Order: sequence, then C-alpha cells, then structure tokens
Amino acid sequence: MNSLTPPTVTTPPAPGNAGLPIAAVERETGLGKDTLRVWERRYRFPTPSRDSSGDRLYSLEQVQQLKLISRLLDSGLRPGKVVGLGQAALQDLLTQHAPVSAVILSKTMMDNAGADPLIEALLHAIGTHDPRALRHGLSHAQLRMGLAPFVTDLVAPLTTAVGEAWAQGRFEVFEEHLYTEVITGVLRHAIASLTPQPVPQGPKVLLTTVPQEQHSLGLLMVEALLALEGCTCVSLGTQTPLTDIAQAALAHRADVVALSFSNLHKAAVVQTSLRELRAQLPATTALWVGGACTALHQWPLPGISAVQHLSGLQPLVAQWRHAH
Amino acid sequence: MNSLTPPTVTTPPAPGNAGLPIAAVERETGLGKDTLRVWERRYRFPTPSRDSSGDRLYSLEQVQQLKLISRLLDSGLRPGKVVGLGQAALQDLLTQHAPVSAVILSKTMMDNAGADPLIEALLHAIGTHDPRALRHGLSHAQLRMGLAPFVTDLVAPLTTAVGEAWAQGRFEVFEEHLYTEVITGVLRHAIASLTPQPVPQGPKVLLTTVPQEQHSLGLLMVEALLALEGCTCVSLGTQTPLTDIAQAALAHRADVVALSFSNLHKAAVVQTSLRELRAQLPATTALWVGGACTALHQWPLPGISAVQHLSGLQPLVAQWRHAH
DNA sequence: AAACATTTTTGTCCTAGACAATTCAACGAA
DNA sequence: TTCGTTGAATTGTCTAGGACAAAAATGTTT
Repeated sequence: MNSLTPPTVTTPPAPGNAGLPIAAVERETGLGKDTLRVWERRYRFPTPSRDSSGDRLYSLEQVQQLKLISRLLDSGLRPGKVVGLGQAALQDLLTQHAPVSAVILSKTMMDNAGADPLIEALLHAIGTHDPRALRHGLSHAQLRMGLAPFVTDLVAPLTTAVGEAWAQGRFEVFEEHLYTEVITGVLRHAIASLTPQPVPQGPKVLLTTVPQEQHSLGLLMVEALLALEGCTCVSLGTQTPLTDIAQAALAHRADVVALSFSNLHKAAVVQTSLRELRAQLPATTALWVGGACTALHQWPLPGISAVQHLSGLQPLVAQWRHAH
Repeated sequence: MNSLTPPTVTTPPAPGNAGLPIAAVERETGLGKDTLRVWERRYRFPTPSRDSSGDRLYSLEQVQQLKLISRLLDSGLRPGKVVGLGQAALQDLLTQHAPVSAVILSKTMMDNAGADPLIEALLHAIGTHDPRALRHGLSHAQLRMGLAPFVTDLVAPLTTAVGEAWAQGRFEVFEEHLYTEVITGVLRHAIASLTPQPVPQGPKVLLTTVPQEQHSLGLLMVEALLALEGCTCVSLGTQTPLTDIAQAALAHRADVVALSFSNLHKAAVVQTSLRELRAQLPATTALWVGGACTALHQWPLPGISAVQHLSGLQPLVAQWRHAH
C-alpha cells in the first residue's frame, strides 16, 4: 500500500465478461464456498468455467439460479430436490412455495395489500425514483396513523413488499437502496423526537444484530416501538460480535438484549449463536429475539423470548414491567 | 430445516469449556478459516486443540491474541512480524503503532486534539458508556459551532480519534459501535432539518459508496455539508454495485455522483472501479470522490475530482455553480 | 532519488476424503 | 389410523497439503 508506483492494470474483473469468482458468489448468494464446491461434486450443479489458473468462474445465469435455490431452501425444501433444476422450474416452485418468512411478516399485508392504495402509491414512488414523494408520503402516514401502527402496519409490510419485488426482479438494487435510506431517515427522525425520556418507565434495552446480519431496518422498527413503550434504548447498529454484545450488556447495565434476524441465516448457526450468547449473559438479563428468521420460532430456547411479529413486543414489555 | 423435531442438543459449545470451533473464531476475529489454518502451518500459531473428531478448538486466550493481531494488521503491520507474539508484546505494539489511515485524516486533529477539551470530554463519554451525554454534547456543539464547522472540525477528527483508540485497544468494538450509532443519529437529524429545499440552488448529487465499503459516516458528513450548500442530495447508503450507481445516476438525472472511500481498499481495485464507473456515466455527469483512501489522491484520473479534505467540498460546489 | 527487476510474503483457491448431525423411510406397537 | 423407534440416505462443514498470483520488500541500475 505504500508503493510509489501506480497499480498495474492487469485484468480488471469485468463483471459481465467471464463470470464471478467463488468469493463473489458466496457474497451474492449466502452459500458457503464449501457448499458450492460440494454441490458441484454431488449434483453436477453449478458448472462453473475456470480461469487461466484453474479457479472457478460462475456465470451470471447460474448465480441467479443459486439465489432462487437459496430462497427455496429457506422455505424448507431440500437441496437434493432443487439443486440443478432450471430457471423455469425454480420460479414455479417459488410461487407455489410462498416463503415462510414472508407469510409470517406480511400477515397484515396479505389481507389488504393488494387493495391498500397507500402501499401501492409508495411502491410507485420508489419505481419512479421520487424520494421526495416517498418521504413525504411516509411522514404524512406516520402523523396520521400514529407511530406504532405506522411501523407495524405500514413500514413492515412495505419492506416485505419491496424485498419481494426486488427478489422477483421488479426493482433494481439501487431502488431498494433508496427505499432503505428514506425509511431509515423517517424512522430515525421519529425515534429522535421521542428519546428524551426524563424518567425511565421501562427496561433498558440493548439493541443490535449478530455478525453477518446486515439488515438494519428491522432494528430501527424495534427501536421505535420500544422507545414508544417507554424503554430506554441503546442501539449498537448491526453486526456486533457475540462477546462484545455480552460486554456491552454488562457495561450498560441492560435489562434486556434484543436481537433482530433476517432469514438469511442457517438454523444451526442461529441456534448455536444464541445459546452461546445466553450463556455469556447474566441470568437476570432477558434476551429477546425476533425477525423473519424461521429458525427462531420453530424451536424455542430456554431463557430466550422469540417474537413472531412486531406486535408481540408490547406484551413483552408489559410482562417485564409486571415482573419488576 | 423443516423438521418438526428440535435440533438435538449434543455438545453445546460451552465457551469457557474446551474452546471455540473454527467457525466461531472466524466470526469473532474476522479472519477467514483458510487464513487461520495457513497461519497455523506457517507460523506455528495459533495452536488449537482438537475435539473427538479432530476438529480445531481455539482457546479463549488465543482468540484474544488473534483479535489483537487483526488490529495490528489493519494498522499496516505484516503477519510475519506479529503472528505468534505474546499478549504483552502485542499490546506494546498497539500503543506504539498508530494506524496509517488515521494519520492522513487527522491532520487537523494533530494540531489541537490533545488540547481540545471537547473532544476529550466526548471520548470520555464513550468510554463511560454514556450515550446520553455523548448525544447531548454533540447536539450542543452543533448548535454552538454551526453545522459546517461542527462536521469538519469536530465530527471528522473525533471519528479519527475513535478509530485510533479502537485500533490501539483503548476502545472495545461495542464502544466504537455506539459512537457510530450516536453520530449517525445526530448527523441525520441535522440533515433532515434542512432538506426541505423549495427551489434547488445547486447540483443534484447522488451519494453512495462502492461495494465492500461499509463506512457510512463519511457519507453522512458529506451529505450534511452538501445539503448545507444548497445541493439536492439523494443518498443510496453504502455498498451499491457499480452498474447500479450508473443506473441510479441516470434515473435520478443526477448532476454529480459523489463517492466516499475509507483506506481499506487496495489501490488497483479503486482505480479500476472508478475507471469503469466513469465510462458508464454520461460525460455531463461529474464524479466526485473523497475520503481517507490514499489511492485516490496519488494518481488523479481524468474526469474525476478528488477531494482531500471535507473543506474541499465547498469550492467544488462553487465551481460547479459557476460552470452552469 | 527514481525506475526497474527479483525475491519473499501472504491470502485465497484447489482436490478429495471424512464425519457427525439431520432428515427420510420403513417398520412395528398401541 | 397415529405414534415412536430404528436404519439408511442426505447434507453441511471440517481436514490436509499443495499451488499460485498479487502485494510488499529488497536489490540493482539509471
């Protein structure tokens, strides 16, 4: 890095050119390098070409298929059944097998989303690249509905809808990024305007996510709702190592540690992480987890409260208050 | 994943028990599995024990050493020099060795930081885990100094100071996370309170970072300063793929694309990325880059304006105004 | 000093095998 | 049928060295 000569431009890894190296595919799909290699050996898929030094290069088309496969696995299907199927078959399965996560989160949406003109209007604002209209529509809705319903009945289903639209190719990456940015601004604004809590009336909650979990929106939604309930929230943002979460809980004398999970994670990883963290935390510190991650809700762990839906937070706080 | 029976609790990897498996060490230290194994082979460190089936188990002590080593590598030292050193030697090196990236950014800090009582007070608030004092001190300073000096003369050097303190082990990861979170809140609050710009008086600027660039604070600082100058800012957050940046610039009819870089990147990657992006953008769209990344400033590229310091933004905007 | 050539260092990828944890399928008992 | 139990198949992750290209350090020549 301290060389004084300009870097030699050797072979710029042109994206559309030959294909993506295995590390990029791991980033894109969430499937580990080992898994990608063993699938190739067992199922004859994917079938990457090789560069001059024998390293794998995955075609964009196969990466796309791998993304679909990854989604299907999250829905409960098994690799032996789906790895190697063509695009068409995969798409069919996806429409049949509605992702479990989406179903849970979007319960309120399913009832009225197709008919909800507000969500449609906001989606339209995203598609037409009109951040001002998007922000205005959201602020307006927040004032009209009140913060809690705004978060649970609008932001959550809207986020799900955007995620689905993106997965189906109806939104570009940058459109999803813009949405995230605007929502972040609106939620943070709301949180900031209600944080000055003179006398704490609820538990002190430490908020964060585990490493490799980048979804910050869920965290903000939870923070908004908890702050509204009178909790004192300390957010560490995303991706805090486990030992640091435990350290932070101690340093801040947190009553509760709250973690948010998206559905990217594999069940085993989530389970061991939580068990590890639970062991490192004092017994008096509660551990609340939530999010679209299926692994959280199927097998409850001792000493850990799993919340299926954002509306489940309020009862948890009430319960905590009652016990103290 | 869809079984109806909970996963059997075989050998819960009790943390204090035998040690951490390699996947957990990767999570905690950020060092890849391959790297951990090849270090063991080359430097005889770390020296994990094995479980009943031959898998590595790393002691907590060695994991701690690995974390220190990881920080030293970020500071520019080389593995051959530091892998295998004892705790004491590592700590010594950390206090001596200031990170390379920080030195560049902190020019303004070096002049007065040791003497600036405000920065000292804010660092103290971080160390004592007092988010309220931190937030209050920052808001107060912002009102007193005015937004632009607040950003360039306080937030920027403070961020550098925190980064250095973290690299030297004086701050834990979670303390740095909390700082980032609070600053983010303060900056976003300031930006939100000046965005309603009735008639645009400056260029429309698209703000984002390239993939693998996670530093969001620099982006927010730039957004605050540009918004203050009357620019219409559209931020996409961090890590937008190159093709999506170009797409977004087109969709939003941006006059300027502004990118922020920290010093993590390798020179060659940065150069090729910028060249590629420049080629994909319309000639009429300006491309501004800035940040602590040394590669940006040593070899200027045609059609790209590099900003060394945040104070260089204002002239760029003035220049753009003059040309239109 | 600056430009170039050579050696060392270092992270990542490779193959191919192994194994434990899970899931599936078949079976028998209530 | 429905519920457990048991054996077979599936599947993710780990291991062992070897290999190689890019980056950094070092040496050499203008």
